Amino acid sequence: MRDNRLPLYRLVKRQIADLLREGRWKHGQAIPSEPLLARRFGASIGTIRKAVDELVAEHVLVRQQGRGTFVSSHTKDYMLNVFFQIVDRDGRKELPATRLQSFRRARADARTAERLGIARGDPIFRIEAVLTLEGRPVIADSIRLPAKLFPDLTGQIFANRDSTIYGLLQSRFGVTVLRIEELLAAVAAEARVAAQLGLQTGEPVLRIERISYSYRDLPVDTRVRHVRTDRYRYLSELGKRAP
Amino acid sequence: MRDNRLPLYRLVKRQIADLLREGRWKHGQAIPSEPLLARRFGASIGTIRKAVDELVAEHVLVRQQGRGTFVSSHTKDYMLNVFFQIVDRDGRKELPATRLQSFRRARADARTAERLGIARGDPIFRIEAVLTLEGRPVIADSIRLPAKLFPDLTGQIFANRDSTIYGLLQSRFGVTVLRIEELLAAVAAEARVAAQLGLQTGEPVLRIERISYSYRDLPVDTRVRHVRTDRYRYLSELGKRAP
DNA sequence: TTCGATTTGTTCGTATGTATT
DNA sequence: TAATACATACGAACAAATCGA
Repeated sequence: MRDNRLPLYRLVKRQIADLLREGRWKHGQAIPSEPLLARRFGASIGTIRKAVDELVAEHVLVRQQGRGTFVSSHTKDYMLNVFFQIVDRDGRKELPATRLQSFRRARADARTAERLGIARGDPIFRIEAVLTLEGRPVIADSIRLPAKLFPDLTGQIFANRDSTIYGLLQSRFGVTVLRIEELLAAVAAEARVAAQLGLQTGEPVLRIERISYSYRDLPVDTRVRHVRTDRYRYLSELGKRAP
Repeated sequence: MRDNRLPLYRLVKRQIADLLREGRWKHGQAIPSEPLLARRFGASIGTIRKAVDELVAEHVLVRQQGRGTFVSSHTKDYMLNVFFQIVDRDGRKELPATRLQSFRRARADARTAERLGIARGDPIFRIEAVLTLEGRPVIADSIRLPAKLFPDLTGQIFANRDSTIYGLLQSRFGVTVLRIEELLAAVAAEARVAAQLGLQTGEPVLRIERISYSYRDLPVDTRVRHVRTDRYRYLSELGKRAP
């Protein structure tokens, strides 16, 4: 009798995650109620709840008592709280404004290909942008997206979005970023970055190499980000805050 | 009728956390079994499990099927996985070796006092140390501990410990670090730090300001850490990895 | 405004499986 | 092997929030 070494609630969880990845349930929408899910998956409500609990802990779903359970949306608030770690010296967060510098198609070099899990030479988008906080340039981004995931993305669409980048990728292409890995280093600013950030060449800047992932560890974007940290800091929280 | 606006499982959770903070149950030890806790707190096993679930998610407790539920110990493995974020360029972690440079009593300046939640002039310990990875100096630490929490700590004890710093604070003084906040910036190395790390003055280094917290957000230590990031990186993981 | 239907949140209880000692 | 401990799964009842009639 189902001795697959995988508990039923994990099986249910995986099936829900698969439906989400396939786009059967879209972000912002409510998924079926717990009694309905219980019947659909042939499990008790308690088991459904345990599966959903884990997806909620991973920010994949959001519960609201009395309303339902919803597929997470990358609202600005969500981005600010989960994925944006640049704060002022007192630890306060503020949403940055984006200044798009260039948007063009290109082909993946070996390094980018490896990070995005694609083949060298596969088409990508290369985006350069400067983010400002309180009017000052603080962050210089060099972003690479695998073109395959984002058909007919254009600079127009990118520039005219009214949400964050990840919000755009989710609402227009159904790709949801769930997890990010960043490697940080202190480096001397190269001429181009220095110019973008209004620094002298050689001044220390924080260089961040990011890879973002969607369901099943699918890479979504990789970027190299340079941050001037004279007025701002990178906030890292380790361990877990008690709810 | 207990209509306190606080669910029973939260109440149980808080009571367990209080017992831990008071040192009634010590690290490494097993807490009572779930049926015993259920009787002690007058709740069902399911409710106990929900309370313990949250404490496990916060790394306060660790469950082991067939054995029991234990108070977390700051083993080296635990430290490496949860609180140590310096990795090589491929993302691999290694435990550093410590070279103690100085250990002395001092009084808190305004900045330190604020961070540690004590009064200016209160006694503290000031510790300087260099951490090496693969024999090379990589991290220069300047640590401040509130003396009140750690009576009769000496340089001898500190130097002769056979665990990590947080392991020592836990095993000898019963103080458990649960959560850390770090603010990162890229700065030019000052002469002293440069000498410690074998760099030229002015080379870019990663400066990390840390505050660590125990139960109920009690500050445990604050430190300023400088890291040379030519061979190593700071790893930051945002969002949650699926179990 | 009120009421009822719907949905998630909390709590209880029981039975069985699996790992450890 | 037997006892103990946590893990999984089921079911039931009521509370609290939401929403539309």
